[in-house]
Amino acid sequence: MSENASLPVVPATADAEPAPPARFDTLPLDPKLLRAVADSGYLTMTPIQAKAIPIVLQGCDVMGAAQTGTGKTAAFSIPLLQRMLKHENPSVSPARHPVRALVLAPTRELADQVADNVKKYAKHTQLRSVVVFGGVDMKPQTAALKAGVEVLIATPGRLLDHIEAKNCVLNQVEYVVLDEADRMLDIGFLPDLQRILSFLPKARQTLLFSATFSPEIKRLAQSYLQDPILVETARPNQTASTVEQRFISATDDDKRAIIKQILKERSIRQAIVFGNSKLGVARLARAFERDGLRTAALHGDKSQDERLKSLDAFKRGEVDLLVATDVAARGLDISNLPAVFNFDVPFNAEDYVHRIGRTGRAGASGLAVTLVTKSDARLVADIEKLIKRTIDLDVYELESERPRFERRTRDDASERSERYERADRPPRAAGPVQRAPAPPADPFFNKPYEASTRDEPPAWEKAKAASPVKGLSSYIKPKRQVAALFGAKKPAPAEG
DNA sequence: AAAAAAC
Repeated sequence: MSENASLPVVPATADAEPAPPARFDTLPLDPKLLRAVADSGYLTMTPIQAKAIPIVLQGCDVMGAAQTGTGKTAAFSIPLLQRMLKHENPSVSPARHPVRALVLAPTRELADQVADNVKKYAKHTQLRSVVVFGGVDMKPQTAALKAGVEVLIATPGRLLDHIEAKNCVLNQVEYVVLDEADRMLDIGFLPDLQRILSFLPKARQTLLFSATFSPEIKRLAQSYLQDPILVETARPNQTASTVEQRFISATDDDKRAIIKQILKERSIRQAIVFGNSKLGVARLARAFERDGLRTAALHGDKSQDERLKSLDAFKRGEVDLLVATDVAARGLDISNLPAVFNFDVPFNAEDYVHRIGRTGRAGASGLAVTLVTKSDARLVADIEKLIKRTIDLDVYELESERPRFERRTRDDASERSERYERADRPPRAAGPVQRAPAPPADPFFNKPYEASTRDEPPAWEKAKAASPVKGLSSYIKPKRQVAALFGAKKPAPAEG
């Protein structure tokens, strides 16, 4: 609690405390906004919305922390639009309107999604919004900016391009939002962010939202805020309680087979599989495809066109698996996603919270399975510390030792990497990419979805009953027991 | 150990 001592805090609601959900129409909002909210099908507010919206309406700077999938986008966009409507100056011609609100997001897909939401809530108003991000033609963005826009949603790099090209002027911005604020404030983004903020007026309302805020970032963030109010629901860095989290002991060779077996066992129709590297993700996607699953890959080495196509195909249910890097870890709202797999344990514990937050959204249930190898002990310990929960490491029994694929030979592996080069990085020169014909689809994964009819306990429950597995953390903290569990050669580094 | 974000 000491890290919040200097901030006025709206107290977190205890999980057990039953508060009647407040309706949007009890808020002092313009009928045009209320109509748009009603059009979206929303009646009552989520806890973060109920707490943050009145405070944003008052004009305060806000640091908002709430679990994944609880409607943070609406929590800032609805009150900002309201404030903009209230202070409209109708005497100025629309083309001369300055940008009044700026929303920054860490990935292009997220910026796009936030822009869709802003458009949805602003649709009955005169307020115009536009999204700008890299990897696509600048010209349409430039034209939209020049035509005049009140709300600008952007990723940092492309926004700086537009600023330098004098396509937009930000010296009259009244409202700034950093979505996934802790990411925007980390080392990789901070220089661009500071540059952008240097173009904005000092007197403005600034809003930071994320599901994760480390104490360090909280402190850093305060230097960008004026008299901020901290709005938290439940505990920060918390995973949604509707997500069943499983950690399974695995070897690199077994990981794919384990994922496929769990998908079948639980009749899971769709899942995101996260990997840590772009190359690893590209290869893994092709491997799943060869196994007969309809698979799309999403990572930063793909063209923006391919990225959007992969995500769309997944959202439309045309593919079973989305294999992705952390480009897909944050913010993306994929409705009713039943499961997330961590093929690799993420390097940052925060990213674990965000990755598994793609499932179990808006109160739905979800499954998050993390495959843990002996070299991941340290990372798992970091996750346990962050989410303040101990995690049991389950042993999972595969139906057969190497069910679907042979141990690969050196030739096989090099042939495969060649294919990766051809398929995932099309040559710059013109000419269609030759792809191997898709293997016949696995009939299991292509049948229409039906709710789980499982009455057998899953294999990990059986394995657990057979040989009780202890909490992983109890093995990690004392050094010599790490060696006992994993046969590690070097002791884990001492706790800080 | 990586990823993301501009050309």
